[in-house]
Amino acid sequence: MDIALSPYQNKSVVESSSLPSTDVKNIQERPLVSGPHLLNIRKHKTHASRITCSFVEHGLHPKPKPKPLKSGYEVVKKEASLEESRQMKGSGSSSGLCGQIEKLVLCKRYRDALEMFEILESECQYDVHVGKSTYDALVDACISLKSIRGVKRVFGYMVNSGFEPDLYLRNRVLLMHVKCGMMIDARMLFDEMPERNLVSWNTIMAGLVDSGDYMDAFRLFLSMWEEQSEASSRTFATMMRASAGLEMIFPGQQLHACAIKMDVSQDIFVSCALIDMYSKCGSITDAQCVFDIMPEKTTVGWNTIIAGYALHGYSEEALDLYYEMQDSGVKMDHFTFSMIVRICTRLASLEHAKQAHAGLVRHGFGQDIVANTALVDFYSKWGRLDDARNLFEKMPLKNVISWNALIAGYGKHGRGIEALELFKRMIDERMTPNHVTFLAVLSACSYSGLSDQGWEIFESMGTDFKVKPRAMHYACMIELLGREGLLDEAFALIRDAPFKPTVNMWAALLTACRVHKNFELGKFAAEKIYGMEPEKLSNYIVLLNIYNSCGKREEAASVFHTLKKKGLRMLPACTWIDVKKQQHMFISVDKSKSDVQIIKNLKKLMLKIANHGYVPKKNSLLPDVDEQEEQMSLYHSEKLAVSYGLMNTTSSTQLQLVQSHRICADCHLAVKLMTKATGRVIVVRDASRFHRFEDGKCSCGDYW
DNA sequence: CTAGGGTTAG
Repeated sequence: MDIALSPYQNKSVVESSSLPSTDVKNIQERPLVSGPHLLNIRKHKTHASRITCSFVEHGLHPKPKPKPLKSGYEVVKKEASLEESRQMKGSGSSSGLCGQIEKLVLCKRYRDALEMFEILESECQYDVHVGKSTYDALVDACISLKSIRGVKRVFGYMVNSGFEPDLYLRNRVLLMHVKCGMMIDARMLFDEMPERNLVSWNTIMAGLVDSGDYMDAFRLFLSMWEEQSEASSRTFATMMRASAGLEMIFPGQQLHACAIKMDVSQDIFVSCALIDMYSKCGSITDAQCVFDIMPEKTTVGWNTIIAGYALHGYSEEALDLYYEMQDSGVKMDHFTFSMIVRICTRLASLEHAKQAHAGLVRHGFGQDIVANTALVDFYSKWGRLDDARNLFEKMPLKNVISWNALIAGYGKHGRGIEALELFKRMIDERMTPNHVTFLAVLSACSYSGLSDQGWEIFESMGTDFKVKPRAMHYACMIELLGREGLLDEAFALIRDAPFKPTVNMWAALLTACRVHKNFELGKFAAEKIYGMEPEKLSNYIVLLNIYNSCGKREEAASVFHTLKKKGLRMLPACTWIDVKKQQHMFISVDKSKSDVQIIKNLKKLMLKIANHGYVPKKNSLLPDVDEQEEQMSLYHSEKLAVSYGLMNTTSSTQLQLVQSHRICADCHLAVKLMTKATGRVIVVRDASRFHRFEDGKCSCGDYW
């Protein structure tokens, strides 16, 4: 394949919005507010520097793979002589059995079909002649059931009875292995095929992509290209997924160019794969281009572009597209609703989420496990644990992810006992926990101060559950120790970890140092983090503040200098809140432009909480934000947002805030007391965790 | 002649 020009000019990714200069703005046109600094949006890697030339130079040489690895498959084929098996045409009932199997498959009774096949297999030692149409049906049965056992038996029978499948059936058998995830066997089958066509290639490549072996898929694609220079729209759809999986835009662009040359780029599947590839490779503008020129915008097309925007953190745009999709009259499916719920989770938008929930039920996807899990996640993240629980209990099917979402919800909101109870119930119901489950359980223990239980589980996870503790689990345990002020022990855990400590682990230690005011160790941790993530703005700020706090002027100056040199600029802290289905954004700068009403209301609130014992809190000695903000903390975006929210909602409404930065100590105290004074519930998602404020208390236990 | 492809949740 030649190096081709990019089919589109490689425009820069949608620019992040410049923030409006007024403090308060009712956002009619939704700005690009949810940038990557907000929630833990997956950050796409820039491979641009590494990808400069053609496939071959990237080690993607077409390499024929030799070696059958496993016995049983290279085998016997020839041993059972053909004539022998042919003449045993099996006593009349055989054709009856085969016919029945085919009929069962037609009625989608795959289990029964396989059972009947096993009867046939066990009763007559490969005597019965099983024909092509029966094998064809059995392939369907195995694929639908993903039955590895079935695949082995069906294929075994074929080999042992000496049946010689034609190309069509070989492709089907190959597919059967691929779909059941038996890639080693599939690869062997493919390598040993006496003859192959495009279908064979496409099948094996799709299998490799499914199992994440993107490089192998590319190698195969290249050997195919060399061998017969052939490809179809299906090939491109598959290989586009490989590029997406590798997050490498360059091969994707070349494939796109090829697809255009071969006039298949407008194919509906290729278009969708292209949209997905471009967005996963970091170019949402290219994805949008492909979407715009799609001849027919299908449900999947819409879903894919919406997912693309959401992936980049452009949640508002994604939501807008969803409403456009609604207007366009295209059918929405369970993919659509699942994504929208997830987007609402990031936007903290209860109203939109409720609508999506309703739409889900109305459109008949009320049973869908993915969408329901997304809803459980939504409700539990935003502190509506009863809603989450009810929905969860009504789900006809639950998987690990559903359990994890609910457990994490209880944990995040400081209800560790219930989280542990759920975990126990999960085990009782024979659901196998995975590493995410333990993350949820351990952080629940940490948040609720259940340190004994936490340790017990941490130690049992490797032995009893065969889940090896990862860095994040260590980070949880460091936080657990940190809460108790056991800084040396926390540090020891980092030092003795069986792998290289990660940023998260150091960050947990740093938090502990900040809360317990241990500068020396804090400085050490901050320097480590700074060294590991030199591009991240917040790390400079933290380090700067630490140096200032312990009087290390020179070091502080040097950090400041680097900061300037790199041209990193501080963004103003902002908070978003949903009021009456509208998103509002507040920024902590420029008090002169603040809305008078909001400030007046805020001052009233501050007086009110003074009666509840509010004393302005100096931000801790190692704050995240610049010192100069200290006297301005009345105008912090979170206070403005709360004030606005309280003014404009009824007294039973729960407020939900999202903010770009970690909540400051003064705001934390103020909001706590405001919930006491007003009887409201306020949930804040800050840069590091959730805070559920109710009746003068916060679920974080004043540790964050 | 038949077969192979695209998008969701923690």
